[in-house]
Amino acid sequence: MATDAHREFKNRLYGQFARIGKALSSPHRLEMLELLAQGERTVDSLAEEIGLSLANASQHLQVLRQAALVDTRRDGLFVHYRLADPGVCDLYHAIHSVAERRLGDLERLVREHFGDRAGAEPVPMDELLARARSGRAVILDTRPVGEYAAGHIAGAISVPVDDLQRRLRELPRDRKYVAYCRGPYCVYADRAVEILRGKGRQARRLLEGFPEWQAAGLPIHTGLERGAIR
Amino acid sequence: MATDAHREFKNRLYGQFARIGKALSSPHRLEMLELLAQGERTVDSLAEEIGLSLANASQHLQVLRQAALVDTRRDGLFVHYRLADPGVCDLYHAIHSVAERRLGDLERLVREHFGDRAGAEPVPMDELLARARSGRAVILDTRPVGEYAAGHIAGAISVPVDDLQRRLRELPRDRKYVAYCRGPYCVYADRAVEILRGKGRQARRLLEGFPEWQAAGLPIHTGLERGAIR
DNA sequence: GCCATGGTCAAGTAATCTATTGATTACTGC
DNA sequence: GCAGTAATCAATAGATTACTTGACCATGGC
Repeated sequence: MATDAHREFKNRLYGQFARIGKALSSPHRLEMLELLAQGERTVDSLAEEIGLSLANASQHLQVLRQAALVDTRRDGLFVHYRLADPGVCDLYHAIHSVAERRLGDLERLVREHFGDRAGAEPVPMDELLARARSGRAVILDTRPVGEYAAGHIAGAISVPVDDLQRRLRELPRDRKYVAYCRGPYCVYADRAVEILRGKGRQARRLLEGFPEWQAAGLPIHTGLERGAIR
Repeated sequence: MATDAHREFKNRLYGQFARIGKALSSPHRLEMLELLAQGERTVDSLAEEIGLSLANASQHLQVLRQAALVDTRRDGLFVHYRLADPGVCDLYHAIHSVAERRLGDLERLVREHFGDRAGAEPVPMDELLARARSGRAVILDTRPVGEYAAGHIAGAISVPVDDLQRRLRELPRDRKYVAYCRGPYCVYADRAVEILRGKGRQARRLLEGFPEWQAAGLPIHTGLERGAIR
């Protein structure tokens, strides 16, 4: 019967799409994707940062791999995982955007945790680009240095938030600072702004994070040396 | 401990995003979203088309509603479900696009079912827009008439694929036809093209479907009368 | 009021998913 | 080859999810 064959096809078709949906259905896996959006990482480092056992992290990563969202590369003892496709970032942002607009619980949660963030006047990406080009702002990458090395906003300097306190002398008082981190829900940049303001600097955070900057096609650099912005 | 509070926040945060992922993790729910992208529908009509029991369909719809992907409206005896936000379409397309690029199984499945579709030279959206504006093509909406009424490509006429055979006399031989349907994986337009070509008409299908046209911001109309394209 | 219809709720079972544990594989350096 | 580390595999118990059934609620027509 033709209709049965057709049903069967649809079941398989939507089954394929559901593979991707299933991969996105676990909080831990979503957190992994966000970390991988900063650059490739080993199983061990993901497990530790998220607070999972090694075996558990490995299994989650394999779910992601079977959904073709991530890829691997072996280097000696280490297996490095990375996002398989820029489209995975789009997917991630599509979820963010629906969640932000439609989930009241999310808004409430963020408000409770961050307080009224609008008071700190976050800088949107296009404004930062303009300010950086004209040399009117120093851009601080507050993520761990490994993530900076894997890719950062062109012209940014690496000041992991944990090092900020003791590296303050490198940051003159007469400049304006914009700190960024992993994304809008990451606290590193907020903490950095707090510290900087406490020490008399003018500082604001980037509204978004590195993955959004990259996805927007704005200038980035890789490696540890500071790349100039253009 | 601050780190514990922070972990707790992250768990809740990603838990919120995972609500959306969970909603996308079932083939049946994805099929529902695709149908809802054509326009609002009742529980019963969704259940019947997908082949689910009424109770089961209702429960799936509630998962979608709790993830804030759909909304409802009651009209007398009927409860109409609709997509809650255009962002849901984006989300859907993001899944499609990753799946198309990365899932070999999907490609294989589609190839087996549709054969080599490239031979039928599907028309991309921008080309159809140009051809329609200059009057060089008749656009046929091959979906059920209810979906046409809920929204269709401006200038298209409604010819549900099941009615096509007996309405052929309405379609003069000296025109060129472009048929479209629910999306790239829907067979209605393919069937229509087959029938039309079998009866000596020049016909091609639109590569995408109505939701993609709408998401692209191209001109649409609602209602049963034929709206002119501009 | 009663009935018919569309839809939801509640309970139960089968299937699936998650996280843990301990064993095993893959590779490096000696 | 052996020891040590990174990661995966295999087996399991506990939690979640999917679907069915039958009861229940909401609305409109009589």
